[in-house]
Amino acid sequence: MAGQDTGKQVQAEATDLPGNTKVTREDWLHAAMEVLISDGVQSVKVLTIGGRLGVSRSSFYWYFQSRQDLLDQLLAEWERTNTGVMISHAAMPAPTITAALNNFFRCVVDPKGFNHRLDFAVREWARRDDTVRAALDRSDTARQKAIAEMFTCHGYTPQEADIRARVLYYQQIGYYALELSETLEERLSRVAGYLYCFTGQHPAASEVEDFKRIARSLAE
Amino acid sequence: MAGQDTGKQVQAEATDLPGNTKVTREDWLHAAMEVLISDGVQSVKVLTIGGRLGVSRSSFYWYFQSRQDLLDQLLAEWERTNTGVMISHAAMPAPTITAALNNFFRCVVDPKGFNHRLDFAVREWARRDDTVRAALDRSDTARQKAIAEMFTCHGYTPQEADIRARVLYYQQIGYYALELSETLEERLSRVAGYLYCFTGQHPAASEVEDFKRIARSLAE
DNA sequence: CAATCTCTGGACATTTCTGTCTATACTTGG
DNA sequence: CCAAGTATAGACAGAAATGTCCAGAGATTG
Repeated sequence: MAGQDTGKQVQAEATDLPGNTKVTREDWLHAAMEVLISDGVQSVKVLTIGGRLGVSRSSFYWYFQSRQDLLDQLLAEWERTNTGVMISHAAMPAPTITAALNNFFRCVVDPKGFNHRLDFAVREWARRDDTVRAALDRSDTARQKAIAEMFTCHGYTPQEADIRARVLYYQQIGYYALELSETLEERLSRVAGYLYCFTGQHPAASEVEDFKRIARSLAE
Repeated sequence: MAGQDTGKQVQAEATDLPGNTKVTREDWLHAAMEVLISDGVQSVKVLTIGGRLGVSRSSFYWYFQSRQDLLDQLLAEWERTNTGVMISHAAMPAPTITAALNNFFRCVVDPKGFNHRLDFAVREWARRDDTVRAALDRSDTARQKAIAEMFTCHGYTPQEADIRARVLYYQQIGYYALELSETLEERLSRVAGYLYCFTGQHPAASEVEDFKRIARSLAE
């Protein structure tokens, strides 16, 4: 799993592109994103990605000004997607705080929702780049604020909402920082307990079951 | 802060070493650890560290077999220190669960205790190295188990202790993953709220004050 | 069909690493 | 004081990256 470059050439042969074109700008971006997620920024290298696409580096310099240009695009893509998904899920209307939390959890469990591997690749990147650091701080603040509002909407005082938002958001980030090799069922077995700790209230059994059902369907 | 190599030569001129020696094996290890913490494994380079110590790479190959040899030492050092500190603090005897949590928090607040920057450098490293991944999994399991025992010792059921240990440990890791630029006082202002969320019980005012006092003294 | 526009390949120059080898300076022990 | 051992410098070879330049292949268009 760790950095195995089998030199696999994954060019999209099927989609016949116009002219002499072998790969598109989007192919480069997509391949670079995959490397960023699995191996980190320091491994996002023009030579390596070109090899993976089965195309020479000249193609890259046609579509992008420099490696830094590519990295800027990747950061923008992260900012556009990951933070947006989490905030919209936290803001979904719900009858109870437990139902609201279920909405929130759905985006972190859904493989097509919040991409935690990308999030950590960006966090690592931010430790060595001040521009990335600033963007990440903005996102973290916005996400945490959205979660706090979720609690205040269900009757928590601003002070308690702030604390509970911190406990919940930090806990989710921490969970993914550990990269546990847990099955979905193991994780789901703890849902009722988590909901109790996060809200301070015992959740209704029906709400817990609803969430388990949705989580299983999202995982396919 | 990010990767500024001013070529600062920090050799220990004062301690006159025996013979022709300019730097020791420990100097290399210490400088390498600093680079690992601030810039990650991929930046632990013989040439760079040699420059920082003001000595040629030949010195390195006198003390170490290879770069990998050095990395093995760094991992062993992390395993020996970081996990040990956290487990011993979780196991400290305490009259109440709040007091026990205060003991635990002390090791993560103390700059000489748990080194969270090192911990994240190792987490990042683990994503690209299976040996490191295995060592990290062992440590995470051991730490979490120690925290769960802290809860069971104060009357929580094994099930609830397991959940609360997960919420607490993941939350701490998540807190440091964010690398917030928070002052100690901001952080301490939330201690009472955190203790309530983590234990499900309102802490005594005296215990909260005790902890604040100790935390301030640890920060010097 | 010829000109043009797009995209790609391959050659160069440069930088930054790793690891090896040899010479040599500097202590210490006999 | 001379020999032996220790630690270091510097030269060399080779790998891996970035970025530049130029020639040319292939469609498209007038």
